[in-house]
Parts: sequence; C-alpha cells; structure tokens
Amino acid sequence: MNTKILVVDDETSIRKFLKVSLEANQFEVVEAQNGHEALQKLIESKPSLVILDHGLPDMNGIEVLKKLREWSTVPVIFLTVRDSDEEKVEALDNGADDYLTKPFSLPELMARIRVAIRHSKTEETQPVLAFGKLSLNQATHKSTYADVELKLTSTEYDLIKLLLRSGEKLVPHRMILKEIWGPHSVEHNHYLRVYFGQIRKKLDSAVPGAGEIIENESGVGYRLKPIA
Amino acid sequence: MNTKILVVDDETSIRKFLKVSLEANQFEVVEAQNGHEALQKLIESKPSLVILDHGLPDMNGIEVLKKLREWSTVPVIFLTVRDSDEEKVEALDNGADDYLTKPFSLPELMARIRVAIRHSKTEETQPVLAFGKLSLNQATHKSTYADVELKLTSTEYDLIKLLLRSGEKLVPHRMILKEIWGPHSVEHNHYLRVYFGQIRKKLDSAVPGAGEIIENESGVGYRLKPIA
DNA sequence: TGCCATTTTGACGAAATCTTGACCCCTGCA
DNA sequence: TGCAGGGGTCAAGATTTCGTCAAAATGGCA
Repeated sequence: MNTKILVVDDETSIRKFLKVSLEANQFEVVEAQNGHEALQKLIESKPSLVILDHGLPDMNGIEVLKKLREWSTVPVIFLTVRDSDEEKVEALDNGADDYLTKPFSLPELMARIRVAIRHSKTEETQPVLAFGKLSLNQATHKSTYADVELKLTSTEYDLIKLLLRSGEKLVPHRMILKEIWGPHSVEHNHYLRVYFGQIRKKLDSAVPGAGEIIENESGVGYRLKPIA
Repeated sequence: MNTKILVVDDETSIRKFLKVSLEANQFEVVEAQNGHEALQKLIESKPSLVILDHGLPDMNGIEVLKKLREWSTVPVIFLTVRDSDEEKVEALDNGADDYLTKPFSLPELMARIRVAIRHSKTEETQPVLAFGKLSLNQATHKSTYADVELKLTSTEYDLIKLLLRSGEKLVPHRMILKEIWGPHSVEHNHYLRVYFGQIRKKLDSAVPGAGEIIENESGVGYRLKPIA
C-alpha cells in the first residue's frame, strides 16, 4: 500500500501538477478543493500527510488547520503564494509541520515530504505495538493475543491500536470517538460498547478470560489492564 | 531549566546574532565553530536542538549531520547561504529536519524551532498529584493510598483531585460544589457528607485509619490533614 | 444484481453510580 | 433539659452507563 497524501488547493492546475508529480514518486493522491471537502476527505481516507494551500474559497487554510488539529496529528505542509512572516509563524504555530512559498521547487517539496513522513513514522508507526500478551504488527496488519491470531475488522484493529499506543493510560470516550469515527461522532458512546464487546469476545475465544484486559472506567473511558 | 540549543557556525557575527536572539526567546545557547567542536559539544551538553551551518572550516555541514545521525536523533535545522536544490535535498534526506536559506527572517526561524521541538516532545511527563501517602495518576486515572489502589468512581476521583490541588489548604463547601456539581448545586451540602463518607470508607479499607486524612472544618469546608 | 462482511442502530437487562431521605451523633446554647 | 445546626452513616430508589444480542443498513465485490 502506497503512502496516501491529501492535496488541498482550489486551483485545478496546481492540484493536477501535484497529483502527477506525487504519483511519479509512488504516492497515492486524494484531492480536495475547499476546506470542508478537505476535512471530509481527511476522515474518509486517513492520509499520511496533508498538503494545504493557504487560500481556499470557503475558509482559509489556517482555519482548516486549526479544525483538523482538534483531533488529528497528521503532518501538514502549508503552501502559499505570499512570502509573509506573519503567515508563516501563524501557520507553524498552529500545528503546520512545514511551510513552502509558491513557486516552490519540486525536489525540495519531495524532500520535505520525506522529512514529514519520516517524523510521523518514528513517532507513531513502530512496526510492532505490544502490551502484555496483546500485540499488533502494523506491517502485516495482524494482531495476536498470546500468539493466537485475532481476526479483527479494520475498525476493531484501529481501536486496539489506539489502546496499545496509550499503554495502561486511560483513553477518554470522546478521544476514542474522535480518533476513529471523526469529530462528528463524539457523542456516539454506543459504538464503544458494541465494538469493545466484539473485541472482548474475540479475545476470549482466543484465550478464555483474555477479554478482561480491556478495562472500563465508568463515565470516563477505556484502558488496557496492566499485566498482573 | 530552559531548552538548550547548539549553534554551529564559523562566522562569529552570526553566532552572536543567533545567541542574542535565542536567549531573548528563553533558550539556552551552546556554541561551536567547527564540525569537531560541534560533535564534541553535542555529547557534552545534550542540546534539545542543533542549528547547523552548511559551510564549516574542517568538514561540511552534511558530513557533521551524517556523523551525528549515526547515534543521535536530536532535531537539526540546517542553515545555508546558497539556495540550491541539491543541497536542500541532500541535507533533508540525510536527517536534517528543516532547512533555511540566509538571510532568513528571525520570526520564521523561531517558529521553525518551535515546530522542531514540538516534534521531539513525544513523551509527556506523567502527571501525578500527591499529598502524603495519597496519590493520583491523571494519566491512568488511578488513585492509591500508601500504594494500595483505591477504587474510586469518577466523582470521588474529581473530589480527591480538588483537595489534592489545594494541598493542606481548606476548600470551602461552595467551591467544591460549584467545581464538581456546577453552580446550580451550591446549596447541596449533603452531597459532600455522603461522598466524603464514601471516600473515607474506601481509604479505611485500604489502610485502617487512613480516612482521617480528610478533615472537616465545621461550617466552612474540607481539607487534607497535613502529614504528621 | 445479489452476496457477504462490516457497520450502524435499537432494545433490554445488568451493573455502577448518583440522589435522596431517614436517623444518628455531637456541640453549643437557651 | 430541650432544641437547633452541622456533620456522619446507611440504604433504598432513581438514573446513568455498560454489556449483549440481534436486526437493519451499508458498502464493496463477484
């Protein structure tokens, strides 16, 4: 699976140019023409990186950036036509990871994309996440409990990944919902009950009693139980 | 303790300029004039970030970068006089985290430094509130007395958190009620009796007598008993 | 098109938690 | 001695949150 990049720009010519260039470098490209579409596509296609233009028809790039930073940690490279200090500082301080002024050089953009992706890899994408007997291999996309494979759906997989990343730290309901279903679903606590129920059942059928590693703190959130 | 930055440049004027500017922004500055000194200082003073000039007398910046990347993951911002694509790509692909061309704008440099430091701050310090033998881990949402776990409900947890934040200072009834139950419930003093009763009971069953750490000042409020 | 895996929704009992009221104690005071 | 106010304790509802099951909707994909 190639690395997916979301390109947000209202000018078709620039989008096409970036699409062709990025695809020539083995990236998969998702396009958005405005802020709302960008946030929508971000939830749908979970890209590994976002290239965000400053000037958009419905809301400006900074607003999009602030919105997505409420729940996403995806790397963002900001693009702009103007070379203004204030804009740069504003973007970088609001969560942009890099900033390029148009016209930019393609090799430089590619190099900066590699840097951004390198960063997010080292921070989050360790090939194997594990906690106690529960482990998850992000390369093969497989998960095991005590070396017994669990057949998880992709949503179940994402939930386990989220808990594993937090170790024995408690993850609040709303944070889970935001991460997995997007900021619109912050209220749907019922999802959590259903999905953690399914996951517990699969854990139990792998190793009876294993479902207990998923703990609930009533009214607050879920966490993994530290190894006894 | 301030964040430490290693500035590597052979030109004294630029080093001084950066030193003054960085110190004005609450950073601590360590200087090096050449590649060998840079690697030396990196080991000695363990900075949180390196600003590395491309042209150095003994070895060029790329070589320094490659060397330090053999064992260090410290963020590196590359500086150069020439605006060359090849140089940029080479630096970024060899482990530089950002790249700026002289003359650069100071606000932009500061913003990019903040980004780099933000990136490297992956692990947060575990926020533990404690007073005497009572402690509360806000990451795991667990509480202990003398290392015995107390199974608190979320409201009980919030109450203990409130008392812990005030240390041995007295917290008035109305303040507690407003914080936990909202401004509508400022009159319901009965809640406090019931809840602190429950908490005392849980403390006692963890360590007999421990319930006494919650003291009441008649007609005024509650507080934690200073350590004997 | 129809099938299948998955996601979303609804329903319901169980568990945990919160709220309320009854009753006790103690203290200070008339 | 009686009584009022504040505090502590207990336990019975009331309410919220959980866990579970299963039906309906959705979305690829042959």
